[in-house]
Formats: sequence, C-alpha cells, structure tokens
Amino acid sequence: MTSLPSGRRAPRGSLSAAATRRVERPAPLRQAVYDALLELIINRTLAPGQHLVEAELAEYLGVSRQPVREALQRLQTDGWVDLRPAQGAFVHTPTEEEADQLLAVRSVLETYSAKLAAEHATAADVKLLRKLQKAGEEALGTANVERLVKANADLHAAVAAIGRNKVLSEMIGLVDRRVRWYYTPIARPRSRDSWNEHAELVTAIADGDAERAGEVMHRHAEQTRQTYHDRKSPESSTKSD
Amino acid sequence: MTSLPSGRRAPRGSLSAAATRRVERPAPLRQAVYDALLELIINRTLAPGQHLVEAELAEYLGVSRQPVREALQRLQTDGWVDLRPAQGAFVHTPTEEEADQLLAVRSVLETYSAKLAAEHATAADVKLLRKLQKAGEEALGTANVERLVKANADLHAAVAAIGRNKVLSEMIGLVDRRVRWYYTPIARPRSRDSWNEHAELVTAIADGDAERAGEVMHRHAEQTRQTYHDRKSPESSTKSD
DNA sequence: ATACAGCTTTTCGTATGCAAAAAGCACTTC
DNA sequence: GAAGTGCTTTTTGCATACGAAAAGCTGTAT
Repeated sequence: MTSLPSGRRAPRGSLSAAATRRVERPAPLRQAVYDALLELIINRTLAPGQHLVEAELAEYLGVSRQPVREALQRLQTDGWVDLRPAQGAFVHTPTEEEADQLLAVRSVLETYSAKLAAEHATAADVKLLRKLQKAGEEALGTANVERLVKANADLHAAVAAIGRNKVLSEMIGLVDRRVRWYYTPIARPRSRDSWNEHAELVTAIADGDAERAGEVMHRHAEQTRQTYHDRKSPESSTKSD
Repeated sequence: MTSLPSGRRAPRGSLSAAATRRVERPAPLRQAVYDALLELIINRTLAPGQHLVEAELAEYLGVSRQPVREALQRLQTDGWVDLRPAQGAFVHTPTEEEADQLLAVRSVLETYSAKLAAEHATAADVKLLRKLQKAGEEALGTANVERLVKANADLHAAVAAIGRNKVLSEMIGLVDRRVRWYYTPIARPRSRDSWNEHAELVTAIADGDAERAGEVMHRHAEQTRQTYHDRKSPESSTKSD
C-alpha cells in the first residue's frame, strides 16, 4: 500500500516532516526509576540519611537491581544521595553550609540567566512569561504550597530557556531543584514579595533591559537566601503563614 | 563447562595486545573505568562522534560490561558522551554554540569564584597562589603545552578552593575540564597575556579586593572566550602570540 | 558486667545470561 | 539497474548469579 503521490503536487519530502517527529521511544527503565526515586526523595517519603537498599527498592518498584543501581548512581552525581563504597546509598542530608552555597551559586547563575533573557526575549517569550506570572499570582490565592512552588519553578525555568544557553539552563535546573528541596519544607513565607519581584523581573525582561533584569534577579535570589537564613536563627519559625 | 576460574579472568586483548590497559583492582571499578575512559576521550584516542561499544571497551580494559555501563552513564551526565537509547554511547561532539555557552557559564562562575577567593584568602592561600603562578611562568618558558594547560587548571582550581564554596568548586571543575577539552587542541596563542592576567588576579586576591578580583577574572575569562572565537575566523588576527 | 573475638548475616560489587531493538546485508522484484 | 523487503547480525537493556566486604550478633573470658 505504497500509494505515494509521485506525480501530483506532492512535495518530494513528504516523509521528512514525519521523520523529524521521533516515534515513541521505549523509555529506558533507569530513567523511570530515577524519576520515581527522585520523587520519593523530594516528597520526603525517603528521609534524609535513610539507607537505601537496592534489593528493597527493586522489589518495591517491580524491577531488578540493575536499573535501580544505575538510577542511584545518577542520583549521586546530581547530589541527591551519597553512595558510600561497599555500603550502599543514603539519602543525602543537606547541611546548613551546603544549602547556603547552593543558594549562592543559584544567585549567580540566575542573575546571568536573567540578563541573557532580557537580551534574547521575543514577543512570544514575554507573552509566556506574563502567562506564568499570572498563573503564579493565581496560585498565590489558593494557598496551595505545592502549586506555588511549581509555578515558581516554571517561571524560573522559562527565563532560563529564553536565555538560549542550554548549558546554563541545565545547570540552573539541577541547582534549583535541590534548592527547592531544602527550601520547600519551610517555604511558607515570602510568597507575596516573591511574586512582586517576579513581576518586576518580567517587566525588565520585556523592556530588554539586561542590566536591570540582572539586578532584579540578583536581589530576588539574595532575598530568598536571606529568608532561608532568617528562618534558622530566630525562634519565630512559626510566624503567621 | 563450569570450569571457569572463580577469580579474575585474563583479558584476550584485541585492541591492544601489547599493553593491556587494566584498571586498578581494589578501588571501585566504575570509578577507575570512568577515569580511564575520560582520559581516552580527552586525549582524543576516542574521537568525537565515535561509537563506543560496551563489549569492546570492557575487553580492552579487562573488566566486564557492567562497570563500563556505569561509567558511560556518568560520562553522559557530565557531558562527555551522548547515550542514545537502545543504540549506545557516542563520544560527544562539541558544537561551536555549545563551546561558547560553556565559556560563558565558565566566565560567570569563575568571576564569582574570584570574588569569594578575595574575601576568604589567608596568607597561606596567597602563598600557594604565588607558587602556582610561578610554576605557570616557568611552564611558559618550556613551551610545553600540556604542562601549561595543567598549570592553568591548577591555578583556577586553587582559586575556586580558596572561595570555600564546594558546590561552586565542583561545578567549575566540570565546566573547566570540558572547556579545556575544546580549547586545548587550539591552545597555542595567548599564553603570555593569560599569565599576566593571572598575576594581576593573584594580586587582587592578595589585597582582598573582591571587586577588583572579580573584574580581573571576568576580563580574563572573556578574553579567553574571545580568543576562542578569533581562532575560527583565522586570518583576522595577525597578532604575534 | 563489659569488652573482645569469631562467626553469621546482610548487602554491595562484579560477572554472566538472555531477550528485544536497531542496524546492516542480501535477496527479490519491477 | 534501482528500490523495496525480509532476514541476519550486532548491540543494547534488563535480569540473575556469585563472590567479597562490611555490619551485626553471640558467646566467652576477664
């Protein structure tokens, strides 16, 4: 049934359009395991410090040890678990110091990201940002923490993507996810201010003002960092949500 | 046919019967394999785009496929190989665009690193920097490219370490190694200027002048980036190295 | 009662086996 | 002679098996 339109108005590359679209790839199991384990770690089902036994995880997930091992090793290089030689995997326990270092790096990367975004943003890009900004504002009203965190992540990811630097985007993705892991359990305050700063950022990007966008983002990131620290020292950790 | 020796089996070297590259036994094998493969990639024994067959590498290194697989996967997450599903590993082929993005990120990270170093440097730290600086100047005289590259890497790593931000240091380590991979094959010019800038940087750090250290490092990194680009449009630059 | 030593158990690290997907080859057909 | 098709080969992905090292336990001696 190869009724290829050979004589008619058929563009000779009728298949090339379809060729660009890769058919469903049999997603490697290790990737699925990686995602599953990461989810379990982030939502604290697997607590920091907990010993992860390969055989247990394998049985729990219904796979063999092999893909579990591979996933654990990638989780290690991404900083989610510590792989102690001959002893196994342990969920990474974030220290105060490490959290601050991550926040510092994040600040630097995001600042640069914002500058790039301001330089490269198209009209469509700005439109997307405004949409995400709006979604964030709405989530703010629902007081749904999880949704709020996701909206925040989406906006930052979008800014990074607009910067057109893939290396930078991936790095920010890794760092941000870990920061959120540390930050989420205490991420009650600061929502209102945070999204005001986001609005300011989007405006700067829309204006193509790289300097200002970078400055706003820097202030934003440092503010987050400060909030993280404030939460540690004072005993007022149970301030009004 | 179960008369297999229970111990380690001897490889039947097919790629290089003369010198079988066995990896060290006691340590975690995957790490040794990772190092071995990375070395082979960096020195171009394994060329960009080349298809890496697990079985071949395994036999070549005298180990089984398992540690090779694990090493390849970590090499992927670090950006050295591309792992195409159900198709295998290919040595990553750096594009012009990607090189520039890496250089850009490196610039940002190193700039921050220099600032931190200036803020944290002790007398001992400065002493070490001056020693590395001197080693670089000497390597400059020998015109030994490899040694020069290493001296450069050592100095930058030392600055990163002085900054006391482990997360940042690791990131810089990853990025710098890849940059050097792209840069080394064309790393002829610019040595003299580069080490003059290094001297300036060390001085700024010794003075504890974070602002200046950051500025110098930024200039230094951007200069490298520029040199990389100039190298692409060959005849534009007639300046003597 | 406590501390040490030797044994047992658990769990990792590595090797091997097997099935499925992809690539390559040769054949057939027009 | 060229293109398409089915088969063979290669290589990955996942599962399982086995040896080794570390942790835990028990029993004994001080």
